[in-house]
Amino acid sequence: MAGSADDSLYERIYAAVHEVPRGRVTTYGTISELVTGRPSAARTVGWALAALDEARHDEVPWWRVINAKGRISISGWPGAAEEQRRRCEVEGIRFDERDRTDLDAYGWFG
DNA sequence: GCGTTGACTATTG
DNA sequence: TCAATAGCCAACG
Repeated sequence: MAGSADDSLYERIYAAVHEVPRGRVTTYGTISELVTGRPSAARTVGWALAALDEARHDEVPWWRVINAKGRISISGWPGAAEEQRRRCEVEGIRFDERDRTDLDAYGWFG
């Protein structure tokens, strides 16, 4: 139903991220394409996740969203990158010596 | 309505 | 592989 706040770009992004299964990771471009229909709006996805509230941080699996290089690229909250890596490891995601994940193995595509 | 900023991506060297 | 540059989209003042 149109007119609801759930139709906001924010909610759409949060819903798309919530669709990512546990133990899997996705890229900003994938979420962008699922929400806006354009992989070029990946920056908008990162901006939306940066606007996540404390409550959303515990509800939306933002830690499963990484860049296309399979690497964490966070600059919103100090220590977020470290926390994201820790949460991913808890779900079974392994990071190499370069803090990179294998999108070919953990990558998720809608 | 314009310019700036940002948790991006692809290309080039 | 890393660094720098260009392109892209949405929100903010």
